[in-house]
Amino acid sequence: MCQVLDYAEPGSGVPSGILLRRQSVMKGEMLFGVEQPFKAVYAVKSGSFKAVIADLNQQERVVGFYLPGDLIGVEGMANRHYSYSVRALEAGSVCVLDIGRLAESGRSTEAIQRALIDMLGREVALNHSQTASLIRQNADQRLAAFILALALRTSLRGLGGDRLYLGMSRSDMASYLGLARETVSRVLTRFQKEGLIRLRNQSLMLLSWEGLQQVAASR
Amino acid sequence: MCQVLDYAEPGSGVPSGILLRRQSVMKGEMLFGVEQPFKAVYAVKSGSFKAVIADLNQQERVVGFYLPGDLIGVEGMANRHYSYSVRALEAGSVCVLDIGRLAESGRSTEAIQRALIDMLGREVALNHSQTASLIRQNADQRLAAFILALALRTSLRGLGGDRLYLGMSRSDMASYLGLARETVSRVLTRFQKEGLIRLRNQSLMLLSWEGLQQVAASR
DNA sequence: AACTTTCGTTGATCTATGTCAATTTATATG
DNA sequence: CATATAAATTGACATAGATCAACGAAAGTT
Repeated sequence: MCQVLDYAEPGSGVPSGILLRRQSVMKGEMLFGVEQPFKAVYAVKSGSFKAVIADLNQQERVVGFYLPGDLIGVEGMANRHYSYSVRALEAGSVCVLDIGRLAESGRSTEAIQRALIDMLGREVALNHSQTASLIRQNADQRLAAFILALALRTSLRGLGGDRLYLGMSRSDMASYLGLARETVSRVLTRFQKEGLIRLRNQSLMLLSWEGLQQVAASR
Repeated sequence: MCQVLDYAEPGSGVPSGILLRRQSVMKGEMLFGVEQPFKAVYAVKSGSFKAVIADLNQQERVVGFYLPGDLIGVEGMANRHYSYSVRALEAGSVCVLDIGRLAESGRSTEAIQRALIDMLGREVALNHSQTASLIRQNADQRLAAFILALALRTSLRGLGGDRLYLGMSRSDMASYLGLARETVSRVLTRFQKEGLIRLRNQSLMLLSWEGLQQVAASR
């Protein structure tokens, strides 16, 4: 999850026969719910989204974030239903790739399948390394790595990588990183005091890419 | 990872053109190394295996275990290279599905691709839930869930699910669960005192399936 | 069998981070 | 704009689990 994925513009590489349509979403709107039957894959055009699941105690747990350029719901295609819910963090828009029926009928083309395999494979590989790192890293490392990953993703999209907008709340970050929201708050303010970042509300400015990398690597 | 997967016996569903061969492995032997080019998928016939990656500090980190019936290396197919190393925990044997060249040439059949997509999709979905749970659970919950998962997997394979053999060391478990090996030791001995399990060396006997489930759910 | 090395257990500390609580700041609503 | 609600910050405190250390038990090696 949370992976940088290129997606096809209408006409560029996506096999014909797939319904492509634009859709606007409001803040807080749900793209799809967990266990819902798979209908479509979504390419984020603008805004940001979070993927959540409910844990054993019905607590909402954030399992990923999506930024412009990311594909949402890919793994639903394999399972026939989505394995988490996705909610918009702010107003935005997505491009709906309506390939549900195609996949169900088994008539998907080679090209789609190959693309799917690639995407899923990358996600599996990424997940392994993420799980492995999250579980053993302390709060500083997790947050530094998180910020760097966000910055990298937005910079890959062309937007200046130094200034980035966190659509998500501290609670969402905390949930995703497996920390208490108070801890997230404390670490971020400390990072600011140490001159690593500048933070006001939802806008984060990267002051020391290198410093953050050092923190992420060892502390 | 660590997932229960059915795999094809020669002739049953696996498209022709795939090389199938049996291979024995010694304890500690490496099936393949991380970054090595993808050559084959392995179906575990007997024995057990661990998947490891090296973290930033060159520390070995266990990211999964494989039991008889599991498929190893699937996600390597998508990436052209394996994303972790796999090592045998004990003597055993695997069935080698030599589909590397097929995948490279792009001539893979629909059937293989569909199977791959299914497997990868399940792995992605599983990984999300595992990551989410591991990160927020305490040592007791992690170990109870781990034991239950192991028992479930072995029982699905027909072997009596109550007695199970842990091929891996406490350190391997600890690494996989994100704990110190001392903590694993302490929790396991406590579980034993509480009558949940009986443990001697590598053999574990499940005394209270229900009790473990309670621990896994909340404590 | 004697030796060496690895693995597991147990105890004593220490520390990172969770929890509880109070306050401030932001966001939404009438 | 005023008020209500939610989010973020900050402090004080509690605790799960890491770390350090010592010892005992397996298991591999000569």
